[in-house]
Amino acid sequence: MTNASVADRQLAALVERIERVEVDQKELANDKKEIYAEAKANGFDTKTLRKLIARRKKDPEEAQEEEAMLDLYMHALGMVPGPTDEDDLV
Amino acid sequence: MTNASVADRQLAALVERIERVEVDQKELANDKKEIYAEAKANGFDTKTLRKLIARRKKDPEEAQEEEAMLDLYMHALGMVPGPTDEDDLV
Amino acid sequence: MTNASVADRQLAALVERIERVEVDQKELANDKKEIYAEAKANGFDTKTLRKLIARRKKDPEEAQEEEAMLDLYMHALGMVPGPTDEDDLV
Amino acid sequence: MTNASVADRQLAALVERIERVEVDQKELANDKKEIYAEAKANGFDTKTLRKLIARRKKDPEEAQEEEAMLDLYMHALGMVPGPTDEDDLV
DNA sequence: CACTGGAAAATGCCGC
DNA sequence: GCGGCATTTTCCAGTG
Repeated sequence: MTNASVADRQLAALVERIERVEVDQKELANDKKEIYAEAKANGFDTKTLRKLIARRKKDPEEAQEEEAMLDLYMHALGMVPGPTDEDDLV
Repeated sequence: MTNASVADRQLAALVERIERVEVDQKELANDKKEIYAEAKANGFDTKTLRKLIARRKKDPEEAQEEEAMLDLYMHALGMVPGPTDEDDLV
Repeated sequence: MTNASVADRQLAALVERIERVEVDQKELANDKKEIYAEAKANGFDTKTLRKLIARRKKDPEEAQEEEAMLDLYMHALGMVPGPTDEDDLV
Repeated sequence: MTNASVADRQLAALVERIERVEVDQKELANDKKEIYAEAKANGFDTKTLRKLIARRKKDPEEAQEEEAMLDLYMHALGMVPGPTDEDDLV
């Protein structure tokens, strides 16, 4: 029974710690929402802003690879993506 | 009471119809998932594939506007997106 | 080039299939919308109706969840419920 | 150009604030992950633990939802619950 | 016509 | 390493 009690206390502590973190997470989520609201109030387009943030997060070389692959697929379907130079044969 | 009964029947019918549609929706969602799985099994990159599908859906002119605005924001932060001509001062 | 062409055709076929499914999905979404519109026209409160549908969906889920919860706790205690294996009777 | 510059600074500030929040969010996510790892190291089943947390979160929600449901139905029946209007007693 | 809320999709994580 | 699941994010319709 002492054993069980120890586990019980451990469990309770873990649950409490997790829930505390989740409270903080919710607060940060709210903060973020407010900043976006403020941005919008100042005339910025939040959708574009989100894209911008996302792009900044990406490793540039990785981003380029993604672009390249998308171009590849688009070519396969005959969609001209624009400045994808066909003369640069590999 | 007859009135209520009529409404009850109507309600039941509506619920049933909606739920039937939702069943079909779930089936289609599964179908789609399977196609993507098949694509992956054939060596395609599903993430790129999703992007491709999304791009095909977009109105080209609208897509360009989005790009332009993103470029604008990137310039504001000093991120050089590439061929965005700085000499074109407003 | 024949190789590439094969992949290209595969890709085109996949894209087409996916987009076909998405068309169907949109149709179903419209169907659903119409049913709700009809409900509203008949004096039902759609918000309530949506809640009702959600509730009906959740109730079976909850029963299932209780089961899952039980299984989980049994697992946690080292009691394998598994496929109710009658052969394992010690 | 001064105008543009002002907007640029605003944008930069917004981006910075958002990214700062996102850093914090990532830290909290890591904290949470570590707590779960610690739980597992102490012999707890993390899947069960997650379920438990979810359940604790849901239970209060359900009570609230019942209230909301009741309000909705009352609205649907034309009974305004509003600010508990005592004057409406038939 | 902007905003809130809910549905749908995408991403990331965990376990096998 | 992959599939499945949970979470998060994105999108869109309904509403005031």
